[in-house]
Amino acid sequence: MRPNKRDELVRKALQVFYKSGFHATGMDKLVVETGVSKTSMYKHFRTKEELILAALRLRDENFRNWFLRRVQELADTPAEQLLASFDALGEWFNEDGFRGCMFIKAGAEFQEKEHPIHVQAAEHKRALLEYFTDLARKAGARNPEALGCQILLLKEGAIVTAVLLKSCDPARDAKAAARVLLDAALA
Amino acid sequence: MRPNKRDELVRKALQVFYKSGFHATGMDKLVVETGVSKTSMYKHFRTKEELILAALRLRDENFRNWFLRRVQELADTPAEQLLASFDALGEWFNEDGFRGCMFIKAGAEFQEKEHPIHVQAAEHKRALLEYFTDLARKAGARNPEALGCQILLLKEGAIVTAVLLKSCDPARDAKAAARVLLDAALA
DNA sequence: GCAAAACTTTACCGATCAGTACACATTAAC
DNA sequence: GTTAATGTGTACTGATCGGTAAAGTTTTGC
Repeated sequence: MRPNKRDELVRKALQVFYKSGFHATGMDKLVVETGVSKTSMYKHFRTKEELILAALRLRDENFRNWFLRRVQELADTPAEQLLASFDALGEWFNEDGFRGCMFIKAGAEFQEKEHPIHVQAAEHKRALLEYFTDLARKAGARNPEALGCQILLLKEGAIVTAVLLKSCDPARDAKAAARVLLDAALA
Repeated sequence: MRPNKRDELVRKALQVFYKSGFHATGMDKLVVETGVSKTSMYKHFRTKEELILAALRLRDENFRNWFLRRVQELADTPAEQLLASFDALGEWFNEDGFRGCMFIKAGAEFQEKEHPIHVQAAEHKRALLEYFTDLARKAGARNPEALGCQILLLKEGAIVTAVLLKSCDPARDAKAAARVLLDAALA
């Protein structure tokens, strides 16, 4: 039960869940995709739910690492970073394999508020809310909690719209909106 | 094969799909819930997909009817109606059975862009985008397409956030953001 | 080298999946 | 009243669901 083997399984499962959904992806399919036997899979993860939770943890780590780093590369000051967030999102939307936000989808497929998967999806969003609120505070916004939440609303809305309406450019419109909100919060 | 019987089946299926999801809801469960036999169910709907599409059509009709009417009740001028949209959303979020947006969930479970269910979910969002754009135009916004899209982003973001983060009040923050954006678009 | 632990495969479990064959019941036409 | 069309319930199909028992193979510690 080498730990790197487990990581490899989680990585592959993440890909398949992201592309095909949670309920629609059976353990048999994952077994075929990973090339491992079913028994081995269940040695590493006691249930499918445990595997999904592990995949979500990895996704949270990957996405936040990428996003925060990318935003830092794109801008220096907190105010500029708030706006640059939407440039980073725009890059993500244009990636080949873009299929929306894994945590929105997880929350949609596991809707009971107490469900561990739903809870973990909520934690991801809460972490991003804190990130935005922190930037808003450092930028000197009058009400950083409100501005942080509004930036989050724009981000989530942009993701959903990027998935469902290919015709418009949500990252651009969201960035323009964020600029207006930011200016108003600093004035 | 009375047509009203079919409507009743769609209505019930809509409830179950909304509460439990699409893949997670089997036809057997729907048969039990509706009290009709499986054969009858498949006389009305040739496949599960056809039933889902019918449920989504009903949901689109119900939601748009309710939303547009409620907004009209809450405000008179187009500008005020844009803002009142978020009061209507807030009422929806506080309803007992609130489980998020059925079309976001449908788009999340059926991700292939050409899939009929995905297409139908996208059409719902497009209709709402047109509604907001229309209001923005009537309100005299400088760039009604951009403002309409931004209002839509706030709405979708508010829905997602209402599902995943119970602690904050997305309808309030979204309305405040919409007011700032509206003022900026009219100035 | 030897034994225990770790890991694997094969074959299977009962439950449920979407969908159907077929016989039985009901209605309507005349 | 008979016939034909329509609707219904029972019982089933093969496939797949999440998960497991048991036996074989490889690795590890000493």
